[in-house]
Amino acid sequence: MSIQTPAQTAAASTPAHQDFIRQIVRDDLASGRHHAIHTRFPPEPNGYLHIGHAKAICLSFGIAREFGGWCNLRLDDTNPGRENPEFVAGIKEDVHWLGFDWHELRHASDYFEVFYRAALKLIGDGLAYVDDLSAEEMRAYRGTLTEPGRDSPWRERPVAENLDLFRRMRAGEFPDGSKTLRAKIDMAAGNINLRDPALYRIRKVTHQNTGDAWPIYPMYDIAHALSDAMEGITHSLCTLEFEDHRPLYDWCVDHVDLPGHPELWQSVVDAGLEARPAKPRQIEFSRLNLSYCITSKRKLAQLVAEHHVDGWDDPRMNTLRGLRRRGFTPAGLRLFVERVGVSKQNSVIDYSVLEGCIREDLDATAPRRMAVLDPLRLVIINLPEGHSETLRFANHPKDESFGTREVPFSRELWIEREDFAEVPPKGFHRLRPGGEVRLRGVGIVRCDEVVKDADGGVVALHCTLDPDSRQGLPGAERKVKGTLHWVSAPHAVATEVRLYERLFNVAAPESDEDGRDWLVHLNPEAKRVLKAWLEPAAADAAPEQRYQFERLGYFVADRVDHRAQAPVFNRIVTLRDTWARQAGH
RNA sequence: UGGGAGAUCGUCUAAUGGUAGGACAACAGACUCUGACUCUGUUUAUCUAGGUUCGAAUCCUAGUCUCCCAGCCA
Repeated sequence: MSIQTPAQTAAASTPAHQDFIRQIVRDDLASGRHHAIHTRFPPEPNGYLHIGHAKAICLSFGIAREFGGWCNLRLDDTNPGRENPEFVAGIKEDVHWLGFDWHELRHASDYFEVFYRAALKLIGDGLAYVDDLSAEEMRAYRGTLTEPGRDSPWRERPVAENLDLFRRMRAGEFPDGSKTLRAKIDMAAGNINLRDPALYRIRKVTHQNTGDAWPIYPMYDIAHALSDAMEGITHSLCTLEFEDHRPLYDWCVDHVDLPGHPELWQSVVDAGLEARPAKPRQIEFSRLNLSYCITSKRKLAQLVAEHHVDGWDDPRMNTLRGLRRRGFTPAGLRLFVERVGVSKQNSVIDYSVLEGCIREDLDATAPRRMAVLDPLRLVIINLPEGHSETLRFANHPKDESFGTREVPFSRELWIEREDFAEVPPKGFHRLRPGGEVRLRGVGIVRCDEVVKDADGGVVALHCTLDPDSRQGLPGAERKVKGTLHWVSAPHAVATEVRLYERLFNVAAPESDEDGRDWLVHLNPEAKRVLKAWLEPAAADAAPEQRYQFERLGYFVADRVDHRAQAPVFNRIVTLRDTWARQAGH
C-alpha cells in the first residue's frame, strides 16, 4: 500500500459524484495520471469581471483548493490595443475580493519568445506556412459551413522560404495585415477551426508589457494552448464555445511538444520563471447566464460609456465591482455558484436564486438596525413632553455573539407610512385607527387619533402606550398581530438611501427577438434616491458595513460616498415579503 | 444540405442497466416582539417513436428540438 499524496487524500475525503469536472479530477488523481491538480483562470484584460466570471473563478480556483493543488491567474494579453493596465488591476482586486488567491500571476506575454520559437519549429516540421492572402481573401478561401475551403496559393511554399519570411515578419519588415502565419492542417475539415487557422498576425502596436519588442502577436489558439502547457496546467477549464477549438488546442500542444524541446522555453527559465511543461487537458462547461442581466463585455462597456450607469462599479451593474458596491457578499456569490452547479447544458438561472443566496448569507452575518424610509410621525400621548430613555436591543435575533446596542426612545417617533392604513385591506396586520400594534422593543400602542392636514393627508398618529406591555414586563406576552420598526424622531440621523432594482425590466435583455435595441429594456426605476432616518447606532458604520434594517431589507454603507456625518446606504436586497406578494404589489 | 455539443420537476442539478433523488421556487401549515429567519408537509420531470433486456433516464435504431462555429477577437 503506497502512501497517499495530499491530493489523493483530498479526493478520497470529498463525497463522490459532484459535478462531471470534479469526477474527472478525482479519477485522474485516483489513477495516478496526475499527482497534483493545476488550473488557471485566464481573463483577457479588456474589461472588468462580471457575474459570469464568478463561476469560472470559483470553479478553477475552487477545484485547485479542494484537491490540494494550485491555480494561476493568467492575463491573456495577446492582443495589444484592446487591453489595458486599469483592467489588470481591477481583475486582481476582484479575484481577491471573491476570496481567492493565485499560485502565480502570469501573462501570456511571458511566453512570447516561446510561441515564436514554437512557430519556427512548426514551420520547420512543415506544419505551418506564411500566407500573403488578405483578410478578405482568406475569408473567401475558407469556404462556408457547408462547403469546404480551398488551399491558399501560398500553402506549398518551401520550408526555407517560410522560415525566412516569418523571421522577417518578426523583424518588422512587413506592414500590418500583409502576411500571416497559418497552421497547415486541412482546408476541407468540417471543423472550420482546422481550415489552416491563423497562428500569428502582424500588428505594430505597443504592448502594455513588452512595449515595441514585437511587431507580430500570436492568436488565441496557439497562445492559450502553449501557455497552459508551459504552466503545467492539468485541467484547463473553459466554456462551451471552445469545444470546437479543442482539436486545435491538442494539435498545438502535441505538435510543438514543449516537454520534449527545452530549447523552445529557455527564455522562460532565463527569466527566472518556474517552467515544468506538461500536456494539459481542456474541459468545457456551460457558462453562467442570469436572467435580467447582460454579460457581454461590449454592452457592459457601452452602459458605462453612454452614462446609462454611473461607472463600472455602479450598484446596478452585474460586474463584480458593481455587485460589491451594491453590497453583495463574496460568500453569497460563492454559495450561488455552488448552488447553480456545473454541467454542459445551456441554462439561464433565475435572478431570484442569486438574491436568495445573498439573503441567506446576510441573514446570518448582518447585524440588525432600524431605519425608516418613508416617515410618518407617531406621538405617544401618555408619555410626558420631552420624555427620553435608552433601550437595549440585541444586534441579532438568533446569535448572541453579535452583542447588544443602545437605542434611544422618546415621545415622538417615525414609523413607516405604509405601516398605517386608515382603511386597511383584508389581512392587514399593521396599525389602523383604534387598532393595536407592537413597537419593536417598546410595547403595545393603540392608535387613538389620526391627525390630518387641510387636504386630508395623514400627518401624525396619536397613540397610547400600554404601560403594562413594556418589554420585560409580564404584560409584554400579550399577542398582537403586528410589530413595527421605528426611529426616535429627535434622535434620528438623516441619511441618503439608494434603492436599487434590476437594471433591465425584461428577463432576457440580450435577446433581440423583437428586433429592438437592448437599451430600450433599461429600467428607469432601477435607482431611486431617498432621504431617510436612521437610529444613531447605524450612522457611524464603516464603509461596506452591512446591516439588516428590520422589516425593510439588507443595506450597505456605500463604499465610496458614505460618511459618519453624512451616511449613504445602498439597498442590497429586500427581505422576502410574503405580505406584498399576497397583497398583489 | 458541414462539424461540434446538449435535451430529466417551474428553474438548476443527480442517478454511470436495478426504488427517478437533491437544491431553489411555488403552495399549505406551524412558530414568531422582523408578514424576516426557522420548522413541517404538498404538488410537479426522464424530447418522440420503436427495439434489446427479468429490468432502460442510462444500451441500440430512427426522428424532433435547442445551442456553438465561417475574426488576422478571446
